[in-house]
Amino acid sequence: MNNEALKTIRLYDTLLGEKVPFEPRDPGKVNMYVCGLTPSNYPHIGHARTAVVFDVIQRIFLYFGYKVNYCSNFTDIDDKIIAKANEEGCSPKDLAQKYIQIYLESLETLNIKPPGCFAKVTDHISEIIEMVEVLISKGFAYESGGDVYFSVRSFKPYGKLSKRSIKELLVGARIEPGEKKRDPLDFALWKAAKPGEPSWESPWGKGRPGWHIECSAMSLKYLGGSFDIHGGAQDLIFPHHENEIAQAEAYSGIEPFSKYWIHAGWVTLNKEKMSKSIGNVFKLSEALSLVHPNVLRYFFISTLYSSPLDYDVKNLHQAAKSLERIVLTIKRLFDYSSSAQKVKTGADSILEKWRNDFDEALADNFNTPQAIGVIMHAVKEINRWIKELTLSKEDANFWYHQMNTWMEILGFNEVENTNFALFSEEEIVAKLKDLMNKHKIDVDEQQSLDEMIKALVNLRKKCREEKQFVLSDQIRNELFQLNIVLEDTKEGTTYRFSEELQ
RNA sequence: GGCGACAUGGCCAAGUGGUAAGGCAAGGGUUUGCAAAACCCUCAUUCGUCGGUUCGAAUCCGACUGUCGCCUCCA
Repeated sequence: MNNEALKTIRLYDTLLGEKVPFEPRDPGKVNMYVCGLTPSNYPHIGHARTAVVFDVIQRIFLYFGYKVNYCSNFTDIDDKIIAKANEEGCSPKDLAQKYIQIYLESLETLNIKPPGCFAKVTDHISEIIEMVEVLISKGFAYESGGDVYFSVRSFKPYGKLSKRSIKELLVGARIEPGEKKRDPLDFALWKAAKPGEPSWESPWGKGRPGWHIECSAMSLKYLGGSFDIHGGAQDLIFPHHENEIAQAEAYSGIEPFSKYWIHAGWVTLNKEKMSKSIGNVFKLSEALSLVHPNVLRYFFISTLYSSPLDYDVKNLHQAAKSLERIVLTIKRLFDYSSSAQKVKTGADSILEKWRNDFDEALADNFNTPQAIGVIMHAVKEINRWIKELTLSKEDANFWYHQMNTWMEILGFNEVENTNFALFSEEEIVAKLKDLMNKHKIDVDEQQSLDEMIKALVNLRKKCREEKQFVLSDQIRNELFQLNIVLEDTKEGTTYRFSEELQ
């Protein structure tokens, strides 16, 4: 895409509750802030989904020719961090740093283009203090015994994002012991330091920022007033984003704080939301021990970003099989070398249509499942062309690159190298050694995995040549038990790891 | 209790007024020594239930049922 004719993207805005055309504040440029996390534990699969969702959204904007200024954050000081640090016997700073590092590594594993800016709360204390001072001076906030609270009732539009009224919020609201609020709905902008807690000097004495204020302060600092997109997972709508709007609009007097609000659906486990209080969290590392990152990404984006997604091993497996179909077709295109026949497919006009369908899908509220549908459609046609030998070498090469391009737009990393093995390499090697011993093949400790498999494939080949099909089929079946699938072609036997459920 | 979201074939999942994409699974066929992969065919007269609006609804309205969520920390 070129910059002259930027694709119009329609997106679902949580605040309006409807799909609207995206019109950036600055032409051709997207200013996007996505709430990151509190680095106090290992990332779970829900964190991963949100990160992948906004990664894809960023990639779609880039694909359509927009410049993207993407900012995210770490809330690296708060009650949970302090509590966890005491638990682990380290400083809150070290604790946050440790989990930030782990999270950043996860992003890399998942092939997520990191946000251009990753703001940390502890680096923005002065901005936060300045914001709180202004809120007090404008009458939206008040100091109370070293704490500072935002007066929710002073901000009339409160509740506009989460669609609730102050009246209904009052039901069930209460003041926790130790809080010095005037009104149960008020929330802390600044918290006075308790003994032993990390703290910063402020006009109200030593203390630290409350939750919510940091995202308003940092997004305004890096993206300015009325930036384009504020995102996060759905559980942040209330109170986090509601409070952000209140603070930011009260502070700056600029409305809207953010032009569009995008929220990612959460990951459920047995249809129930993963939640710290329930304790049913599924770590990202556990999912990645089961499947390749590309499979996890496929699993995430085969559902619309805003829908709930139920994590289930069976569903992961389905994702793997679907992705494998695409990968095998791409590999087939690469290997394809027929005599240079003329194109009989009318591929040009079809390309035009498919590209258009793909683009329209992504432009319509980032509809990745539909875009995948377009790719699947291409997969089917391409396989038929290959079968019917109606593709020239050049065409095969062309489609090979087109398929790869599409997959890259969706953020897959070297999709051809996606590993569908279900066992670790050590496990497979150990089991292959057993097999080789069983079939009286010499095991060389220096042998690679590939060489070991080929040794068994060669034995099977010999059996087949001698028409000993019982034995040759047995070897094939034994390899199949290790998720190694053999395919006999005219050029010989190939193998691949496939996620076949036994 | 208050508020809200969702309910599409065995499973996953698009589609938000014009007559049900796609994937996984399954069955039949081509191919194969047999497989695998691939291709062809089959697989929801129907979109939780009951009403209503409309020439026309999975899509709009109402009621009901079910599931989940928010009102407490959460991506």
